[in-house]
Amino acid sequence: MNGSEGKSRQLASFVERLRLHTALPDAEAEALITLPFRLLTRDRHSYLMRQGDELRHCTILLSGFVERHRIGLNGRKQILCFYFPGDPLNLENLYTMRSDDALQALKLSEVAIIQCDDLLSLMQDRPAIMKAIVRSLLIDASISREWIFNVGQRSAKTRIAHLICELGFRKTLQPHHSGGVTLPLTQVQIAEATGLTSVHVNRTLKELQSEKILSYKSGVFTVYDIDALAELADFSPSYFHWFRHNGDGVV
Amino acid sequence: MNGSEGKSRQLASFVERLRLHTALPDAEAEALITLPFRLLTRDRHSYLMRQGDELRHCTILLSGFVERHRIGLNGRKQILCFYFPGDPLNLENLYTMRSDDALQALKLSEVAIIQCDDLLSLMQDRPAIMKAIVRSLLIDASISREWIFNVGQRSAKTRIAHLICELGFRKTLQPHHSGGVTLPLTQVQIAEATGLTSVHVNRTLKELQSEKILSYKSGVFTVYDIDALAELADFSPSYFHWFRHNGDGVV
DNA sequence: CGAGTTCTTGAGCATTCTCAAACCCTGTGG
DNA sequence: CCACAGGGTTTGAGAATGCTCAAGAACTCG
Repeated sequence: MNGSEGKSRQLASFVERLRLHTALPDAEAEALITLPFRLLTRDRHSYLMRQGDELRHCTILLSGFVERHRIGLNGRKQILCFYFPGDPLNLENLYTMRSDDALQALKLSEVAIIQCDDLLSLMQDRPAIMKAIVRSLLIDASISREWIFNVGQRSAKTRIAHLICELGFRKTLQPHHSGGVTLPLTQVQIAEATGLTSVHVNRTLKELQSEKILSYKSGVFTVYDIDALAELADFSPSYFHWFRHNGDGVV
Repeated sequence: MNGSEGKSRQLASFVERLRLHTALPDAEAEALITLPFRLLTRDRHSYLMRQGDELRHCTILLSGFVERHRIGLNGRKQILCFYFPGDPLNLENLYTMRSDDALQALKLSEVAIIQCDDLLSLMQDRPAIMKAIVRSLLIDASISREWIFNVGQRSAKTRIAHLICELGFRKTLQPHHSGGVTLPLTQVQIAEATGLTSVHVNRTLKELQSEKILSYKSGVFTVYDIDALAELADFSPSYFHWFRHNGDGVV
């Protein structure tokens, strides 16, 4: 627990993230940015939360990359969600619920730990903040439903393409984003997120490569033909409910 | 649009539903029950919301049974959620977001239409109500994630068993519930919810019957061996985050 | 009784999985 | 700087789960 008191404006990325879907006056933004928090750094593979934990705080991802997953009694693992910097990781702990899922860092990540009560009282006092947080929850739910659709209805190739589109699109909207989609994902993780086997992911990725749509090399995707990918992926980013769309492209 | 002004205490089922997961003082409960609403009755198969709609109100299911689904560009349909009486159907419209999903009645259903602003101001004024609504959203999200897991990781038999367990369990917690799980579901709908083919659902159901675990006859499930079913289904109801569990049984 | 669902069954097929082994990176320690 | 360890990727062969298509039977509702 290598914590340190946060004083700087590192929560700005959180506000940026909320402003993708909800208008926030500067006063509200400032109130969020100046929330007291504790900074925590976690290595790749380390857990931020485990199944069954009952955390007493909320967590905002400041840098890095995090997955949410659930492992069943059968031992099978399903990745349920990925988080980018600025995303709140565990709003479910606003009201301390026992967690069904685990949160695990996919690379070196920094998070801000904030007190639930601090955030809750902001929500209670300022309607715009309640709106932003509630919409955040609603959008996460919409993304979850898209994942249900993805694993339930799409073929392996479409499914993988859709995942890449989603992550690429979200990455594109990060502050300081510069072209080129780099995602620290192994094929095993793609498999766990799509409900496929890593063997089959490998073969499908290979197919996409031979079709000159993208290439994959140790976590780095290079998308040659974004339109073909989005078309194939059945991807339309409306389910994010964001203001800033760059049309259908992911770059 | 056969509306009528609601005066009675029909929203009591909504409060009951919230109280499954969040303690609500009587004052708050009363405030919710006396919300003004408009009553609407919809036939089987009719839509309460369509993909792309932007509803300006929130809806509580009072009686009947409703599904949420999404149909992709490819024309494939995935059921994403089922709703029982007392469940709020479209909290995402609290802040009027364009819908990605459709809501469709599976049998004759009554809903209460309430004004978003009425509910929002209750949330703003009364922390317990904000808590109840937010927890409701969080629990729906948890259920969605269980569905991702279900469709992504479980075999056909387990998947179907899990769905039956979930619905049976939720039905059990309905007020005025009397033994015997009756769900107005066709095999096609089970297929659409589990990401399987109706043909395959039929064969799998048949298997479950021959194993003396349950029987299915025009929408009526009779569960012979609930323990075997829950065991097979990999089902544990913790993801509902409800106070009242009847252990592991579904009855 | 008739029309429209819904269910059932068969046969053949496709997609995806399992198992197993080899290969190839990348970072680490000697 | 090399060797090794360990994770990650690639390949093959065979098997299984679940799909498609198609048609007939059985309900249900008006």
